[in-house]
Amino acid sequence: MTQKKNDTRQKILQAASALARESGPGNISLDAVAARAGVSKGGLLYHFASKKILLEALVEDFLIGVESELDAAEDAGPNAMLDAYISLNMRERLCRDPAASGLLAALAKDPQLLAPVGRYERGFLDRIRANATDPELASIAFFALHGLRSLELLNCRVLDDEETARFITALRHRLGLDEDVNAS
Amino acid sequence: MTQKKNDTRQKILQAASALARESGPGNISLDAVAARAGVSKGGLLYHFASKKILLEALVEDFLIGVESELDAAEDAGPNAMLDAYISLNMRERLCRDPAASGLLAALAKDPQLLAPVGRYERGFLDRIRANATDPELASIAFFALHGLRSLELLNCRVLDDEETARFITALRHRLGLDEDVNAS
DNA sequence: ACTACTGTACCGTCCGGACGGTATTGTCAA
DNA sequence: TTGACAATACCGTCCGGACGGTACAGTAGT
Repeated sequence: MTQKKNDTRQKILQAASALARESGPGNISLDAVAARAGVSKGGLLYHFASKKILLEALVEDFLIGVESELDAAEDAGPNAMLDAYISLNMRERLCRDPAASGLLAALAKDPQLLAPVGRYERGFLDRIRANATDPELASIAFFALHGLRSLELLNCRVLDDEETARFITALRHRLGLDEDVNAS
Repeated sequence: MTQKKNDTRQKILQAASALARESGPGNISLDAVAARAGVSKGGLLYHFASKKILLEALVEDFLIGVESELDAAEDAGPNAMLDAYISLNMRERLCRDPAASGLLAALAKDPQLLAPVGRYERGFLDRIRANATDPELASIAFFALHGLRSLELLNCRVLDDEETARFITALRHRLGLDEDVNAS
């Protein structure tokens, strides 16, 4: 059944990124991922024919997630893209084990696997800028969010949850995103 | 002599971070690092008794570099810290192979190795804020710089050199760092 | 004589990946 | 409807290679 196959696939992907976060992006072995996902190594290899393919899927999954989020905010008024991007980042932050840790796993193995990320991120930034009332400030916010996340990915909690919330509020305030009630 | 020993040590550290950047943070083997640094494997292990110790040194080296830079800007007037932090980031960006890629190598192996980074970065942020005329905006800039660098580390060139320069100029402008001639 | 290495040989472990097997679930002709 | 077959969704094992680390003998500079 296609549904079951897809479920297992997602379980594996999630297991991989969880492991990447916990034991280090360079330490995810197929055995460990299989065990974590509750499938055998053979089963894992059935879904992803090689480790490289698994890592590529991890990257693709992340990118598609962001893109679909931005798509949903298309034509929803000025700054809607940026707004969506911010709340996406916040949601990812809430659930420990952000999807982005899969990116690090891919990077650890082979930097080339991240080639699509550059293109996509550039596209995200362009879309956010095009939709922003103050593109320059929007860029700053875009990079600030990345910075916040990168420190998160490095496992160093520079800001705690409350400070982060305050920071985001302040950022949104400067962006003029306070009044607009864009349903998230 | 301590001088020569120190030179070799630095050569090894630099080789390790260069390799981390080129072949992926998870792929630096002791053999490869030794070859790149132009020393034998025995020589490498003479300086760093284990891979873990090498990675710890990589992290420490990075942190000390940043800290000494901030120290130099202490008591150099308002916003001097932030200014120093910005130009440090820019310089690191110019030389390909930023020291920060050593952090990724450490992370790939064991997230725990980055424990000191969290403490230090928090300290950096606090010092920058304490010295800034607009602490809130300084925080935003701090994270934006991290975001810029993280995308750089991920090997995705979201902004090219010129765009980055423009971005930094704009950021400095908003921070009111235009007029002050703080010697870098 | 000591420091700072080089070079070689080697060991144990871990990991990616190939492979052979298997149970379950459709699919379709007679 | 049933028997024949095949595709799907796995499991368990095994192997070759890479890697971290050890040991040790030698050596050039100071």
